[in-house]
Amino acid sequence: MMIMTSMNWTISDLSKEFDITPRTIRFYEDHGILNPAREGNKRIYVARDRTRLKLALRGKRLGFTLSAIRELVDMYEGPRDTVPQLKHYLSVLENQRASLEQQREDLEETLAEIVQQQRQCEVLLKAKK
Amino acid sequence: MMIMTSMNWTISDLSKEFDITPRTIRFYEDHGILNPAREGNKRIYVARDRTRLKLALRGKRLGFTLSAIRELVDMYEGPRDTVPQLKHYLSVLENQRASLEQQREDLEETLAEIVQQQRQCEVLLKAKK
DNA sequence: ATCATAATTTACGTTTACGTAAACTGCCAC
DNA sequence: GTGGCAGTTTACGTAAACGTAAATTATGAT
Repeated sequence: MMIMTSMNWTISDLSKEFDITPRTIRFYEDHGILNPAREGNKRIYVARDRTRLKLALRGKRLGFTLSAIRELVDMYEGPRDTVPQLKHYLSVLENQRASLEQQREDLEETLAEIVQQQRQCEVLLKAKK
Repeated sequence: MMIMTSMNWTISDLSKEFDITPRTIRFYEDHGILNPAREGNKRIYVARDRTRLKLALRGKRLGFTLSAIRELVDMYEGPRDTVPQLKHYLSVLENQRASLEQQREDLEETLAEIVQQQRQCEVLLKAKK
């Protein structure tokens, strides 16, 4: 019984889907974010790679550095067998969460200001007519 | 009647308050984000400069580039006298808003995943005890 | 077999956002 | 008047995140 999760992608498949260059994808591999299999010397990407790439790009849009992204995606899959490992993972998660919520505050302040400016503009525009 | 808005800051005041180096503040000046007055050859920052710096740092935390930040803070104060200027400003604002809301989606997805991982961890931890 | 197309490695180039060192000025304390 | 700071300019250095060019290899189509 063949399952869909065995689907494969080539480097240009991914570069088109996510609108990045192959260079970028290979660069991410150089930095341990991706680890595609090889078929001959060509890279073959499976669902896991695609997921990691997706996570990486989302991280980038949030302003994360590549090494931070690497830690993150590694941890998402890493071993959490022992209690110390679990506790360490929990503390890293908590730091991440705090930083992201700071970012969310920044975001919402900025958004609020933008909306306010939009309103002012529209008031001014109506006055000009 | 003296008003508080006439308050001044030195470069090290600001660098301490916002926990950045003077070098960074001067760098922002080189790129038109700040424009402090001079008293002799020393830089004097007034409330407007402080506000711009605050906006700039918030922009940085959101991952904006310095030139993007400059455009933003400039626009916040720029002239919006004519109808074309107003319309242009409105369209820029709308682009900003769209991009920020994309970012908010990313943020909330990531936060949700982190919280979920935290819960899983805590379940595992309790099982280990 | 050949030709185009996609992929590969290697390596140097580029931009952004500062860091860092050097050499100078102004001012206050002693 | 001489330290000793805080501030200044000038200039070169650097890390991150790719871009880009060159030379090579593999694959599918004709």
